[in-house]
Amino acid sequence: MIQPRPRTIPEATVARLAVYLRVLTALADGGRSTVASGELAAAAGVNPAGLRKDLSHLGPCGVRGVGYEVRTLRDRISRVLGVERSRACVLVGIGNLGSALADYAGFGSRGFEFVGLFDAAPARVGQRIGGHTVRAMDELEDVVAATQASIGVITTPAEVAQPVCDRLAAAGVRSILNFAPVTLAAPPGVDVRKVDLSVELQVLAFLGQQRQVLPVEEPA
Amino acid sequence: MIQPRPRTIPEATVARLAVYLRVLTALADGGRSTVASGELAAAAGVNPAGLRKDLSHLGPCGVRGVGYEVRTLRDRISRVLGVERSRACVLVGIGNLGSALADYAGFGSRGFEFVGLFDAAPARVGQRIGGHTVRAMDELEDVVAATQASIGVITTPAEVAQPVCDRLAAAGVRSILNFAPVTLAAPPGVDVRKVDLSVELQVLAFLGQQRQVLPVEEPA
DNA sequence: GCGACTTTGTTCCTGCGTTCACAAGCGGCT
DNA sequence: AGCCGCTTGTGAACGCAGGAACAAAGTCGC
Repeated sequence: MIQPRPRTIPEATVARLAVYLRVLTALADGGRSTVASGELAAAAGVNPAGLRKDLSHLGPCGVRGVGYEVRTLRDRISRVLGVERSRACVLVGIGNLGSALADYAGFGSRGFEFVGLFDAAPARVGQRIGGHTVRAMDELEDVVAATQASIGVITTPAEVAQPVCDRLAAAGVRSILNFAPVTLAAPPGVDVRKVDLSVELQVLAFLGQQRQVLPVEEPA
Repeated sequence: MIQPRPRTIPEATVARLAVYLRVLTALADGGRSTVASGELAAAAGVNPAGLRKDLSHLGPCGVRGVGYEVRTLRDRISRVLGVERSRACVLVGIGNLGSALADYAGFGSRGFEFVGLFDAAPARVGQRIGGHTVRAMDELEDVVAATQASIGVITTPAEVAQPVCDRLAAAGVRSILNFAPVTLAAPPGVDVRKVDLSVELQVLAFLGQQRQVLPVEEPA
């Protein structure tokens, strides 16, 4: 009875909860009131039993024989994921990818707000992208301190990603999303999550090539 | 002796092999001749034992007491991942993200070549991005057939991602990388891999929030 | 030539994630 | 009111990935 709901939610489950949240939001906007695990799982592309187990980490939130109430479940997941309050993010490296992220509407609607865009190239400083003005790197520490930004996104070239990471961590950023194709080292207490687009493509290519060798994987 | 090297390589291992390949390429460019598993693992951010296990899927390729020959290992991984021959890719949806990907130099150096950029907006058709010209959606099937493109990348809005996926699959594309925030359904024989930037940010935010509740996780 | 050191490749084991299957509970119908 | 069908939530088993420890093997120094 000390911890009826253990605080630890598996990372894989958290990732899927974010997907469920998007589907539920779409259902709610469509006027849907309840949904069963089977339908929700199909829309999210997962196994129904796994979905129920994921949701069980939030405590009982469904009605047997009926399903889940769409808006209630949506709000519950929002609260657990912490989407309720907006989170301040800074973005370093306003190249093509950085500009795309700064201008991506999907972040704002999920509680992420960019409070600072930074680039080392003087030519880029002053440009307006996605409603914000690109600032010089000098201002990085001040903006992080003033806005209490807890999340940093790195879209710089690989060569400067590590020093940028160091500066972000030193300035007080606790979570970093890295798009540069290097493995970053961060001090303890700072989470680094990496997204490597080339790796995704290479895995995809390998699976396709492998499937070409083993024509079909479903006998009988 | 039927299969001294079982054809199946775990997907997680494939993803790491791509990372090793990048590190090895950098080492080779730096003139390095051999490298030990410990150093390579540190550069890739993984456990040395795990790295050796990953490499064991390729058969013995190191020298005990010395380490791995950089160029030999690089070439071996390249061959396994199929980076040797260039792969034709088409990209649908030339918005901010699509433009960034089309212009990203990291793909070309890893054996991926965009042979067609497509967008539904007439205003975008004809623009030149990353050395290619944006084409109208009408030409999609013809280009896929002519270039034998096996990989498709979707960076369209969520609403049109599914029909685009259907058209790509029907045209003969076997592997699809989806950046739209929806779960795509594809016919059997077509692999779909999803990259959801919002989900990455939400997982990062949740981990940060969770760490705030449980201050430290390392006693003693 | 021989011993000792270094590093690989493998094996065992632990823990996690996923899936299947079933009991419990709730609404609707008669 | 009682029964039936539907759906949730959970317990158990399976498979897989990750980590540590150990034996084999090759090189360097003497």
